[in-house]
Amino acid sequence: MNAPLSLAHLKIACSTCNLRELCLPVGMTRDELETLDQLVYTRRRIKRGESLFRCGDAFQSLYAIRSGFFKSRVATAVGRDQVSGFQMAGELLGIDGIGSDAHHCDAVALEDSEVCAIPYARLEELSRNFPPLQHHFHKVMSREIVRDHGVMLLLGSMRAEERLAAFLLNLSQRFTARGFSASEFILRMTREEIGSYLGLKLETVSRAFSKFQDDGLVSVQQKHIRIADIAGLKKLTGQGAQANC
Amino acid sequence: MNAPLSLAHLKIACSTCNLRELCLPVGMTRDELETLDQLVYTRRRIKRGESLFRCGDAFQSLYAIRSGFFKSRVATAVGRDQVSGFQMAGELLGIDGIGSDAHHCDAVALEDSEVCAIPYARLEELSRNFPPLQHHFHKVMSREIVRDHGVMLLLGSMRAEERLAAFLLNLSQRFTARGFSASEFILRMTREEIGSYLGLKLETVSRAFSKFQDDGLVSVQQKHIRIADIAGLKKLTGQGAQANC
DNA sequence: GACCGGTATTGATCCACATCAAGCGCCCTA
DNA sequence: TAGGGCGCTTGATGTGGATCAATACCGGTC
Repeated sequence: MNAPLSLAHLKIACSTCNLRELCLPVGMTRDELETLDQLVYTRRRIKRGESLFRCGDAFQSLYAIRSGFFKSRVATAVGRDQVSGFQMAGELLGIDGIGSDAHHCDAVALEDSEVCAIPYARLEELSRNFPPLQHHFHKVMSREIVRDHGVMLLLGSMRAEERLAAFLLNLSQRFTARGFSASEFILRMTREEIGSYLGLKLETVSRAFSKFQDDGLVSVQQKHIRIADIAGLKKLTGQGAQANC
Repeated sequence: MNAPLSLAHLKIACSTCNLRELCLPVGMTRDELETLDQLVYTRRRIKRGESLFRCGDAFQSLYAIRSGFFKSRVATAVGRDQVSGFQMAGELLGIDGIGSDAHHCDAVALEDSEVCAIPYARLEELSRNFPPLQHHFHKVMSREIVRDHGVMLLLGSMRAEERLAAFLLNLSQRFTARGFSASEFILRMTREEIGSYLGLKLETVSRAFSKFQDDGLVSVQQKHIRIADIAGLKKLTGQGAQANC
């Protein structure tokens, strides 16, 4: 385990990456983008089931997902663990490591994936000379905090079906932002992983899916999901999966 | 409500603040501290029950708590809301606002409090010229994310008594860091606020307190808490309130 | 010192979800 | 194409915490 993963020095450039509207380069001009090209110079492929990093690993880099799908998993001593998030293309992994120079969660690929490694020291350096990058990076971290608060709200005050509805709507919205269908997609994670993320048991997740199907909200065939009634799902969550003010 | 709060231009200096070992200046040299003094030039007093900022307010500043005690509260449309954290002296409020230039939670004083306002634009500017500040600020944000993951773990997988034990241990540890007793303190929040934070009802919190008292772990008199058996509480949480790896 | 509203405790009952258990279906590999 | 295993579904039963309700306590005010 923990075998070194394939490491490639490829021609890499944020300026030509088709994820630049989702990733760190968001909102930057063409000139600014060329500055960013200095930031990333390694890509790494992670096979399904392998870890990008593990809890306790020394923190060196952030990782921008170029393709694929990850879960993050936190754990305590006694073997209790929990999925703390699912990450898809354009999202950043590893921020948890900055605070103590070591990672505080595992990042596991749920399908064959590719990431851009962003040496963290380089990011700090570059962002000192490049305010748009600095500002955007701060925004990314702040949004992560807001997102976590949303999950805390979900875990602390929603019932099982509300949680699953909020989860599906969140996925739908993120797929949409990536140009995929809002209503039809393949789940990359198991019922157990969904349950872990939502604070539920896999049986409860499965039952909630069946209930949604009976109610005509979604059609479910294993990992294939088709949302038939987005408005209905939204109503279930009380319109408020995300904190809104 | 929302009346303008007392605003004072006082002589303010991080370099002479007795919270400098807990707050943004952590780990800086004397010279570096004097640079930081440029950052903060207003203090603000908040009376118990008043808000420092509210969900939706424009984001301008971060706030370092000089004295007092706050809760942060997130809300959804339908009147569902939840305490997302309790903050004490030396901790930073308002980070949630960076991502969208508006605050995503309310910050409410649980006792008469005083904060240092840190204009955010100034912080970005100063941190560009002052790497230790930049790095430390990133650490603060990263640790907030790690902390939130710990709360998610608590909400998703711990039972009522485990949650309360973890909560008490966390408070105890933070009081200790501030030079107060680890085993004896006054709760600033109600049972309902504790319950909201922990995803429990106030009755459940009350019952758990009574159970701890019966078991000789703590003695409870309303808001006055004395922890009699820290090790016992730790054992309850499985040693692992915090993710550890 | 008596009153009053917000806060806390405690008991009785209920219910959403966990747990236990059985069987099925899909995918992977040989 | 057959077999095996993992993931999923579904049913029966158990339980931790929610809910409903009554009472007690404390801090503030007159």
